[in-house]
Amino acid sequence: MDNNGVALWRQISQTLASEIDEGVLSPGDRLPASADLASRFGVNRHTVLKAISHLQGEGLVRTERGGGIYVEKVIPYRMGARTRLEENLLEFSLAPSREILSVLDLRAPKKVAKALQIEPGDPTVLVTLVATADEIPVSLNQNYFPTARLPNIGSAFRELTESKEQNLATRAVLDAQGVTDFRRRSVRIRGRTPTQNEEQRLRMPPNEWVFEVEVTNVDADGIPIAYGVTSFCISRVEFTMEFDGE
Amino acid sequence: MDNNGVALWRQISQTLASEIDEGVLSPGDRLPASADLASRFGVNRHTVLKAISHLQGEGLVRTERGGGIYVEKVIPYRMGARTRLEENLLEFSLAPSREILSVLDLRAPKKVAKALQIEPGDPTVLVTLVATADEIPVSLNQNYFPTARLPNIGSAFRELTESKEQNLATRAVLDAQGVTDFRRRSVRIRGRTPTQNEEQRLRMPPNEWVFEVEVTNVDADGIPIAYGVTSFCISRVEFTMEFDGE
DNA sequence: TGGAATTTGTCCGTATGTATG
DNA sequence: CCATACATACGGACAAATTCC
Repeated sequence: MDNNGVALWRQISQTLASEIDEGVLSPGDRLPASADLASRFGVNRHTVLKAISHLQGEGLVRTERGGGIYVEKVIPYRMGARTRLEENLLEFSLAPSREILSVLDLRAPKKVAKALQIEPGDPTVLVTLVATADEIPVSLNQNYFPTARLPNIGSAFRELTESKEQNLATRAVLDAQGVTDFRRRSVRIRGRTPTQNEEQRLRMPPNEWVFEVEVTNVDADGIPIAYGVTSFCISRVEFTMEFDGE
Repeated sequence: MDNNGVALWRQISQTLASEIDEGVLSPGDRLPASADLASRFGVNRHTVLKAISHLQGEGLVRTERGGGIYVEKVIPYRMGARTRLEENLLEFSLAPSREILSVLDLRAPKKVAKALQIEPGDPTVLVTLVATADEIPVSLNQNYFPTARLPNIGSAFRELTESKEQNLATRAVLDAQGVTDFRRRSVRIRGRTPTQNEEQRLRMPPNEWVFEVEVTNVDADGIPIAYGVTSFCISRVEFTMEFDGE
């Protein structure tokens, strides 16, 4: 069964992991079919599948039903007051795109009202969208905007829904609404299991978790203009922060 | 079976979640036994278990086999250049403690050498410890120190291993080594499945994930003095960042 | 110290409602 | 209308771990 106390599937897993680490296999590359890997290592296909499943747990590869096994692109998401998702993706030379799923007029729930510094029940616009990089869904975003502060935000997003040009959406829409500058005030990151909706929208395996990132954006005067909760498929992204000065 | 298209277990789950949210049930509280909850809601115990299992997925409760069901304490971990884990825990009025598992002399692997700005193979000291809050393990920490920069760091930690006083360990040890001030230079957060070792050390359910946080600490002159990888049980902690000024 | 009681986790099975083709 | 699959809900029994006396 095992050569030296290490199970076969683990040896295979380590071999593939080091090949990814050394660059023999690059992000986005497609691995040989599991049957071919089995013959390469001289083991049963089930043993290869176990190794692959382990690599998937480590976030190194992603399997697509009927499609193949791919080396994961882990997107480094720089956290700062002014970083935007699209800019992060572009810098990593990925093709970003967004699809607006819905634009709803909604009365603010307690949590949203507190973040936006308005009264519970005040009118808000809830925009739900999916962000994608190189055809792979990365995040599911729910953003609340206060209607009183941004009266035309709803129709602006609804117009955008019709057109094909949905890139750099949030920034452009806010710009058109007269908000030329905005930044993050606070960020909260936690982990949880995905909802059924998230599993479908993000096309993620059922046992994988999500990063839930809660962000409040404020304009140049420090007045809240957006409160959003974004779910990231946990294996497709990592967060980085740099602390230059004090 | 269902009242209005919403499953019974989901209704129960939402009821309990709102009771936690409203403070009827406080962090650390023990819930009634599943059998009692079943009779309260007038359902089978299995239905309650499904609701509880869902709440556990959301990180709201934690179950202990034979022990009971407890409302989770999610520790808000403030991310900044100078925040320390112990200070976060104390501020949240938890009793922090650490247990040093091992102190090893090790030649620096490539990744560690790069972070510490030394040559691969240079001597380092690897300190492995578990941080605990209110008896619940929170994180498993692996910290590399460059021996050349901190010649006595190994023996300092080894002495500490014998004694019972292991609180505020890292700061005190570095202070004794002449490093009076240090701060974080960079942080990287990702998610992955736990290793077997982590499952045991952190006493976490097998299907739960971990936050892997990679931190490089530098002294007042910007010279790296520690490179560490910490695994947090994902449901027991959340990360927050505040961006005050620019 | 030790054993009984308590409590969660999991297995067996049965029945029903829902969605799909 | 039927066949199939799946989620929901219930009931009983026991294992495993903790608490209590």
